[in-house]
Amino acid sequence: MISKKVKYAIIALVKLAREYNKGPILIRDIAESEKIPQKFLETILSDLKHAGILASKKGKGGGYYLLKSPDEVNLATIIRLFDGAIALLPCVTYQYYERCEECKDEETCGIREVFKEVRDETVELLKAATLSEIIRRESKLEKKKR
Amino acid sequence: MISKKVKYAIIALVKLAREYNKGPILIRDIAESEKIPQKFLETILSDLKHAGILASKKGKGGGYYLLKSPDEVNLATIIRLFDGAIALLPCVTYQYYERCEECKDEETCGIREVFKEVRDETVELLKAATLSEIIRRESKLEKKKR
DNA sequence: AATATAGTCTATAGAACTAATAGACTATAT
DNA sequence: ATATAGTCTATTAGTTCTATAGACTATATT
Repeated sequence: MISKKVKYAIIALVKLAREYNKGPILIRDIAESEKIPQKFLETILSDLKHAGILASKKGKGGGYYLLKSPDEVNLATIIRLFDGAIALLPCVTYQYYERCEECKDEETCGIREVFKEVRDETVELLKAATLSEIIRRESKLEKKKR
Repeated sequence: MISKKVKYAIIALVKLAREYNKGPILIRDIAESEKIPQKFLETILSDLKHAGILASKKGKGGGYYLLKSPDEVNLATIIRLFDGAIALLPCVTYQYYERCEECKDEETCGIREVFKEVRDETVELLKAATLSEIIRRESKLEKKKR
């Protein structure tokens, strides 16, 4: 399971992507419209800013806005930023690699091979899931519903 | 990430699968050969017994052994047993479904659709990963290494 | 310059979960 | 009878997750 932090981050980012190039949006507005605890959202948006994904403006007319374009931001990046590795085993991660203590031979470990495949598939799907792509899917689903 | 419980469970099950139909194996032997804390392993094996995957025999010559055949036991089952849902979002699980409070319309949620695809791919791969399959892969990797 | 607006930073805290251990108890083979 | 081996209940230390409080800093506007 992804953490609430990631879930809130994605929801906020999709919201900001919908308002891309329309100027800064208040934390309060995002919190209210997306039903996210405001104080919690503050730390999340701050993290996204430090990661170079968002930017902010203080004072009247301020708020947060997307620094990167919506098709540059994907879910693999967001999950890694808050929750760390995407893989299900530490010995199968790119960026957070850790050897299993109880492992006899990593090279010939059948368990590892399975989890490597899972990671590859998952990362591929999550990388393809950019903010633009999510919005595109939403419109499609809405059309379908009518 | 899967929990240590799942990791230990898989390792123990693969060990028992290698010794399938060779009679019961001591908790102590599994703990030692696989470097798993014995007391912790006890609770894990007990859970696997209650789930109908293992059986045990008490007294001298006792121990644990596979009740199901190694090609009937797959990693999706084991992960669900100990860690719960495989999906990354509660609104995308089969058995542990929970609606997102902040969700406006589940039917048209683009985020949900992405995570549904991830779940489908993951479950498919994990279901194919039976104990037999893992052992088969190990032999292949060993041959390749030589 | 004053003031309201709005993001920033540091600290903290309760709840839940994880990993592991202790120890008394029960069942079985010989 | 006795040694062997699994069973059950409780507990604990540590960590992570989710969220909140409150003081502080920067900016736009008048």
